[in-house]
Amino acid sequence: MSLEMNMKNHGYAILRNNIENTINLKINDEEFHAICSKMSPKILKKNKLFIQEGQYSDEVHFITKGACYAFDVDDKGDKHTFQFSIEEHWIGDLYSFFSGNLGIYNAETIEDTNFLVIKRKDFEKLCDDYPIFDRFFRILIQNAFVALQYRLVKSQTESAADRYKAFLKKTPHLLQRIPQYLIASYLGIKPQSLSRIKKDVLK
Amino acid sequence: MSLEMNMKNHGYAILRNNIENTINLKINDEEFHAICSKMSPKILKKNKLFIQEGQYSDEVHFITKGACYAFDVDDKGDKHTFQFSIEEHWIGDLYSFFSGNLGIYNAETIEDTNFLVIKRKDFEKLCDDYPIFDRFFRILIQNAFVALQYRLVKSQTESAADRYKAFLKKTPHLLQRIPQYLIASYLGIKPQSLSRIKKDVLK
DNA sequence: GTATTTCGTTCACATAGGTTAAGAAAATCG
DNA sequence: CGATTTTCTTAACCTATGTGAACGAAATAC
Repeated sequence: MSLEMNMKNHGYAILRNNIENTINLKINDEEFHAICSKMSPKILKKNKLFIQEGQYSDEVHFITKGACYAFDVDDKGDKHTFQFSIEEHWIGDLYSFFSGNLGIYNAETIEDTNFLVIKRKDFEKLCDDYPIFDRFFRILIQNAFVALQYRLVKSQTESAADRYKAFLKKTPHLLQRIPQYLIASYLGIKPQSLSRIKKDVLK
Repeated sequence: MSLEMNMKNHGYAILRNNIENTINLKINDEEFHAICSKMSPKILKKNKLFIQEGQYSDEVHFITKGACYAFDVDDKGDKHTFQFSIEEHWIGDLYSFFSGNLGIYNAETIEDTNFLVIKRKDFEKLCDDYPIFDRFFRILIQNAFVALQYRLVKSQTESAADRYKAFLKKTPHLLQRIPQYLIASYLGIKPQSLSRIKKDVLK
């Protein structure tokens, strides 16, 4: 199947939007083709583990449809979710991806999910050949950094109940798509505690 | 004072090292002069608040000597430290810096501190004119992102005692320079709790 | 160098969230 | 569709950390 054919499906247009919205600038067709030629489609069913701790993670995933979550497993075997990602967002074990070391995180689909993935080598080549992608990934990760820092601060300053209310307010659409026990895990509490909190919030 | 004079003092050489180590590449003199011409020295005594919540924060600081910390103040007036920065590191309210909105964080010196600061406008101009700085800031913030994500995960999976031990192991040099109550705040606990933990760790 | 403020420690008590267990509700499977 | 598994809720009890207060030690100011 030709690249042209490929681009009709698989959500390459969504990718172009994501890039242009992020850098607040149109990219030209050469640049667009350059990145498309390096990103391959991947389709996974619900509940598939696609990033695994202890394995090299040399690609990052752009979601064109579906939902997934990234998590860490602690010594007791408990999962701790630190990211939800849906269409038009990126997900990966960036520690492994950028450092080249063995991965430390896991990620799994929550729904049937379509991705476009890029390998580290291709990512680096792309940035070398087209500075616009250094720009794009700089801004992408700047935004991610700012959001993450905000979460870290709030996880230290707010009660679990307040974090839950903030989650409801900020991402109500995720409530429909994500099981409660993962939301609890994302908030840093146990499912039983989230149940308790929800009961209190109603009062 | 000429730029040449300026560069002899104020730690511009430290900045060049920081850039070259980060991108793993030498920059040429033109590029170096370009960034130097946009970064101004700033010198502050100990215990000076230099970033303030509610004010626009349109510059980021590179530390050439000294130490500072960034913090949030919660509804009860309690400070929550989320970053320590010493020489050869950057500090700023990146939320305000990148978004142009009013700042949400604070930062204060812990020691007499020397900075080089760059304004957002100059930062943007620099990245437009020299793609190498898109590259530099991309990698700088990539590294910061990965470290921050690790901290977020650990803050959810580890006990305060384990976080303290990890802090000791990873940054023993900070123990000498930073008061205990700030370390407690960084670990997400109260000074009294850190005292208790230290006593237990000895056993 | 003394006075004053800030910092670190200890303790007794309070509380948010964890733990364990059980049952109800919902989703998935055959 | 009914059977099975997974998810959500409730409740009783437990534990890590917070709270408030007191005191000595250290740092800072005068």
